[in-house]
Amino acid sequence: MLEFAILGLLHEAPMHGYVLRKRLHETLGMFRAFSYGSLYPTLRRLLRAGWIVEEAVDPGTGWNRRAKRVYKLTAEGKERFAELLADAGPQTWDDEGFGVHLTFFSRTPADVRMRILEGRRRRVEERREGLRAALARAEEKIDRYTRELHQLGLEASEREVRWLNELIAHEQAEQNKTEN
Amino acid sequence: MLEFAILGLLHEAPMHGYVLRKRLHETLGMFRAFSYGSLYPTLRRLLRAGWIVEEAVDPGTGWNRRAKRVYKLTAEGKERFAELLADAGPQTWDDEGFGVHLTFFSRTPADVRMRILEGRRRRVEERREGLRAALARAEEKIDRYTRELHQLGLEASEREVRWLNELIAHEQAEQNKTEN
DNA sequence: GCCCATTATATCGAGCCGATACATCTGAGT
DNA sequence: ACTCAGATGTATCGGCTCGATATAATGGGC
Repeated sequence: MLEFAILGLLHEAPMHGYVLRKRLHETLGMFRAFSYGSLYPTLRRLLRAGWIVEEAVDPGTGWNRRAKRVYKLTAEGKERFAELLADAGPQTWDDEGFGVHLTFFSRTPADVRMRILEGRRRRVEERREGLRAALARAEEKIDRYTRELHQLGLEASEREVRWLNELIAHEQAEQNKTEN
Repeated sequence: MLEFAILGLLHEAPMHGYVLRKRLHETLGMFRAFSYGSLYPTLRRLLRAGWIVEEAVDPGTGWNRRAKRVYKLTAEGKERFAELLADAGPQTWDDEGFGVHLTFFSRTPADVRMRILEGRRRRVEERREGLRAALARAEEKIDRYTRELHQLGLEASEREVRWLNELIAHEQAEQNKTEN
């Protein structure tokens, strides 16, 4: 997930790890934290894989100074990102994965967009049904707070399904337009 | 989080790890997965700490058979759970922590309940304001999908704040009743 | 010239997940 | 009685991520 986000953000411009993390928080902060404790190890992993390279390392002036690294996307990194964009696996329809993927949705192929939206809809419908069943089953004996929480969750699920239906309808309309 | 949930569930009855995991999915499955990969290591941790003990290990009949373990809460484990119940730290107002804590809300002291609900409200209000700002700032240039996602998130936040306000008002009413 | 917020890199321990492997037990259909 | 699938049950592995923490240089305001 972090790999995906880093590769996506580096399309804009080469960046310091620090700046990357700030951008990460601006664009994805609503779903994910992405601390330094995951960022720097992931950057090293991407370096090893050849998806990114260090550009213009600034050695600085101090005798024991730490390097300031600027990370830049490689051609292979762009390919890798395209690969990840085209993936519509189960991890793209859970809460975090879906949020992150949607951030790069205008860059993902139309058919993949469709599969992700439909997968997400199935997922949210499952949760909705689970919550409905929980609320129906033993309406009396369940804890007041749990019932309230389930009620909130149920309404949120119902709203999201409607929201997804609208997006899907819009996608289909777009697709028909380009076909004609 | 998992430690908290295990200790809470074991109040009902001693259980196999397997059953524990099923109960975990039934009651908390909406927020958390809690796989075996975290369950068994956590159980060993709780054993080491003395919060739980193995009860009635069934050696079975086979020559190379694996033990079936039944885990039981100790007095220290109950104390530990009470301690965790009384905690209203920041981890109790993020998405996962709040959901889990709410499951045991009828067992948590009224003042702690209040602090958690208020903390959660602050947290959701922050998110709401963040999303409002994101939607206001550069209404034109942001990606269509991102805008839709932010819109959904904003509405969900607004609803949750209202939901929290009602719960908080209810808590206050209860508190006044017991005072008189 | 000083101080402090920001910029910047990095590691550590710990929790959790998904996949996988292995073994046993139960019951439904035949 | 037989068999075989599905439920019960324990366990580990590699990998990702978090939060806390340490360390320094930079830049701007006073």
